[in-house]
Amino acid sequence: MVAIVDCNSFYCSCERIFRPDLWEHPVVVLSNNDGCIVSRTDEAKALGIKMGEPYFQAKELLEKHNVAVFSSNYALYGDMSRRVMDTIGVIVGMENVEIYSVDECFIDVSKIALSQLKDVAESIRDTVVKWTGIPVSVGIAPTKVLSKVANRLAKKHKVVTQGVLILDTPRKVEQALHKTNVEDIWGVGRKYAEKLNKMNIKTAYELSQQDLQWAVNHLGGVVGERLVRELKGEPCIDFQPPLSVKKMIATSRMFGKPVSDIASIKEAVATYTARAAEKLRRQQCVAQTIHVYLIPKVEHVQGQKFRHGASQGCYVKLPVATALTNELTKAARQLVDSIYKSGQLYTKAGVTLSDIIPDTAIQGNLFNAPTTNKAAGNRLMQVMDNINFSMRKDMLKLASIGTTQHWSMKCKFQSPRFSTRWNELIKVQ
DNA sequence: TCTGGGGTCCTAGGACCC
DNA sequence: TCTGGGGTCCTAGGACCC
Repeated sequence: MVAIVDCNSFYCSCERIFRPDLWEHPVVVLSNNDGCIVSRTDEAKALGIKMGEPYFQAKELLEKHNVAVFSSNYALYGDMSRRVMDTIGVIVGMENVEIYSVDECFIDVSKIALSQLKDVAESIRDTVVKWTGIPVSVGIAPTKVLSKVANRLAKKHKVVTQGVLILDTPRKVEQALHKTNVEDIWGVGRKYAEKLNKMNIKTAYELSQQDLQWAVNHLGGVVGERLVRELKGEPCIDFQPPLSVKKMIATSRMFGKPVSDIASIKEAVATYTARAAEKLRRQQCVAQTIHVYLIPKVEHVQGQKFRHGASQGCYVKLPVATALTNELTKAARQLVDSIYKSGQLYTKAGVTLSDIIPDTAIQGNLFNAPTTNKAAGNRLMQVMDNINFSMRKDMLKLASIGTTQHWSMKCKFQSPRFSTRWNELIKVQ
């Protein structure tokens, strides 16, 4: 059996911890740049505020109902996430926990007796909220996909389930599948949901009754086959080993407002490259390919679904893999030169590092000894990372990042980093 | 005026080999 | 009229996730 623990309205719950005045109050959290609504409390959902809705469109409704609005505060959410996961680790043993995302983890509960599962699930739910202030829901079932089905129903029918649902018999699994639409299944996105509905397959139960060859043909090959098998109760999605290193590292942002001058774009790209290089060094890796892209501004046609402009990008394979910010930045700035079109307005830029390998495995080549100045470069990076980590972000940086950053994001409603900065601690009178 | 960001996995198709 | 077969490697792009 597999359990999944999912934090309820995670970002909103984090914002509420230090704000007792908001405990019964509707709250929403906005995406970067104060663009869209990405987290809502139940009270906010009840007001008809939709997930992913642009802030400027929802603004009137939010103000009318006096909803508390926050910009995203990743320092706070990251720290709270760590506390939640640590708490779960204490209860079930960290070796059984797979952290799936900032607000979710799977737990291998196959060694726990069926009769004990309810107690364990309730203990997780109660301990996490007591130790961290974050409410969670728990779903348990024979496979990962079915545990997500259980979790969703646990959340949806909180009054009945008290946030815990266990599907431990075929009968319970079947009932749960009947109550789940295909678009609510983990692994079925918008495209497949439309396709399935057209084929008159509406519920998870109906999908679970299809045969495997049908799934291969209609749901993207082996991915679809795995999905149907999981719905039938056969585990196909393995637990991931912890601390797996990323195969690609990306940093991208919308600009606060559209930008057309190349100097600002280069500053932004240098900033994102520095951030990506930091992530790369943190997992003790180097990258050989760097990809830079710009998104041009497009006029939004009234009445049509919003779309970004088509990404304009370019990449280069470096002669020698590196994690040094200065080397990566140099390449990134050259890429900007080759993509940039004078006079064009851009709304977003991004940097992606790939061909990632451990930093012990750097291959030199005939013309570039990998050791050239490497030791000195690494020491410099270590000093920068340490100071930036302990003081505050970007205390030390390369000059190419710029000091004014006219292009940087909007985030008007950011809360203090209560749990990670001494000078932002909550004050009690 | 204003529409997020960071990932993974898989497939199809082209280039190339013998 | 007829135009090998089988394999590998790589890339671009689609689909999904939170």
